[in-house]
Amino acid sequence: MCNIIMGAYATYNEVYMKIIYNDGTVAECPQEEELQVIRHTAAHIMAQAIKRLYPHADFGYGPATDKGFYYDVDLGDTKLTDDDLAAIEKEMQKIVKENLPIKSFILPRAEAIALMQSRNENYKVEHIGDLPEDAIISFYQQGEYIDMCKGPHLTYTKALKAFKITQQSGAYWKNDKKNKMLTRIGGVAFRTQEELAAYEELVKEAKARDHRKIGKDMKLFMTDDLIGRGLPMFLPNGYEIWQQLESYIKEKERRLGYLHVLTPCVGTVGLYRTSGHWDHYRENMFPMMEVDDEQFVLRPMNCPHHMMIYANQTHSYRDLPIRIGEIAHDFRYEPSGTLKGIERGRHFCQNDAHLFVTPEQIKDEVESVVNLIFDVYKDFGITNYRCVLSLRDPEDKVKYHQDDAMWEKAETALRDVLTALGIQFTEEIGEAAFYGPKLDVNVQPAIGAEYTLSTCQLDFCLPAKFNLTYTDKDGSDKTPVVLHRAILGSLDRFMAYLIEETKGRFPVWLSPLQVKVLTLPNTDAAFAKEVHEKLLDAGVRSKLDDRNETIGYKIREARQVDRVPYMLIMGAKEISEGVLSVRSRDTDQTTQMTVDEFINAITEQIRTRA
RNA sequence: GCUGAUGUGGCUCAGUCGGUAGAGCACGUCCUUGGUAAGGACGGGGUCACCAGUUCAAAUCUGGUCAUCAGCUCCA
Repeated sequence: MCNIIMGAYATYNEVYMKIIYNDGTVAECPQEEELQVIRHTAAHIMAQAIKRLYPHADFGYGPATDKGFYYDVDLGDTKLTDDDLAAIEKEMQKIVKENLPIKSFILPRAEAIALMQSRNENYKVEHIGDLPEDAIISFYQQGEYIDMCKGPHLTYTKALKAFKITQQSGAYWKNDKKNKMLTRIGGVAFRTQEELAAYEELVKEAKARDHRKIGKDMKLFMTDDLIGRGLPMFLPNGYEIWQQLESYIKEKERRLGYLHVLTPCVGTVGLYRTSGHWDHYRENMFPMMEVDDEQFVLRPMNCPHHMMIYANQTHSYRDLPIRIGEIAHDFRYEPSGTLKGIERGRHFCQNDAHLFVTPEQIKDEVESVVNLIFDVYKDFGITNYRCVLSLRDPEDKVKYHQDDAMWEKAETALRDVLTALGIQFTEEIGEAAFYGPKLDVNVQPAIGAEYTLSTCQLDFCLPAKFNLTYTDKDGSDKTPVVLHRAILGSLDRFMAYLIEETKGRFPVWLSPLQVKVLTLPNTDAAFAKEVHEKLLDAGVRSKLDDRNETIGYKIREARQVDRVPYMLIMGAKEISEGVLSVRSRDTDQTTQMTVDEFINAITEQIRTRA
């Protein structure tokens, strides 16, 4: 194993540093598998501890994960408290201390089943049934504990040096909600205590970065039970950012020929029957409501509205592409357990657009969308993302619109453009929208699972359902192709992303407050007020803090709560010299400049969105 | 939606065996007249998420509801 462990175990027999494979051979652990082996062994040791404390425990799967490990276990009616988890962790430490040798052996299928049955491991027996006939069924044993497992593992329990149980939750057997829910007990494990401590520090930092926490601190948004679950409200500070983002993206889109519209947040059920959403996604929409003789739903997406705008008049091939954009309010009935601040709510605002194009224009338009995505990412300094080409699962006859030729054409078109542009992407089967394949650009939040920021979807399906046409050169009616795309995704989610990336220290152009003018106590505030008003006149979001408080106090608040990019310190010296002392949030340095110099500098920063 | 945990002033949290509710920050008034990350005193502020139940008595015990968090599942 690695050098760190070598050092830490210098007094132990070198055999601790080796791993044992399922055929019984003992060898050095390849560096890249080291953590995997440690964590998998941690799962076994935890299972052993659980079995000692809860002899009726029946184990499912217990793998290593990218941070640690877990084991799914059926404990019957037993519920675990935090104290119980602590007790399990304590028992694990005991097992580690016992320094049990870990040994592997192989059994023929019948004997393997018999062994697991004799130990009341019913899920393992079922697992054996799932294995191919010629599978080698191997076991690992430490002390009284035997687990069916393909390994490899550490050779002694004492080699597990740094671990911690972190959570319990429910998880379905084989991840299928038709199956019984087991208790998933999870933890983290590392090579050394130092690495574990470093990881815990990272977790702490991630929590401090969580947009829900910063959003509350900076008064960006709020929620209230009386408003409803999953319905955050943007406060003045948050709405300032929201408006800046809206102007920013609309400007970009206007230059690319987008036309912006405003459409209502409800539509008739008939609209969604036509689009097919009613059949496919009704259960994810707010329930239908009836007014007079009409049936409505809150809209979960905007494609049908934009389709109707296209259909409002006839179109020639000369008009295409037509690009219809909207910052559109949508409502989705998201499962309660998935709601997360402004990252995922039941109401959100999409930076949506639908591009109506001829088949010949697909390539150029997809290219333009992809370029826009990465142009925007450049502006925001977004570099840590993952591109996914989401394809249909041809076997899934229920979810996807049935038209093999259409899918073939759409998927090939999208793939070709991405390849031609040199975009790195992975392909995922079964991730497409029901009407077409898509490019998703995914990012990782401070806490929780990856989500999609931007998307570009190719649709040969909905235009036909809405009977959309354009007149081609030869005078015949043709069906346009539609590109659905969202660059900032939803403004809500994009803001969540920005909050976590910047830790609330937004670039100047986005900062809710750009300048705070701070007077020293007992100083004439006239000059400060004059500068503050000049800033307001120049379009700068400035606030005057002339309270009778110490300068240290005011600076602390401006830094920690407002996270304001620039502080102007106003004392007797500044008044008498007519000069500004500008303190920067980023450098904590104070520099002297004239009022005009400062206003020119900051307005230039804002204008260029530096 | 599922499993588990949690819910106490605006925020972060204490509250032991069931006996009239606490701190720090924030806020207000006053003192301090000050130069770059916590000067001081006093004060206001809570239906202990909500609804029932047990009890002489419930923040505390029981049941239910709602919400939040972690994970699972889902995400047009």
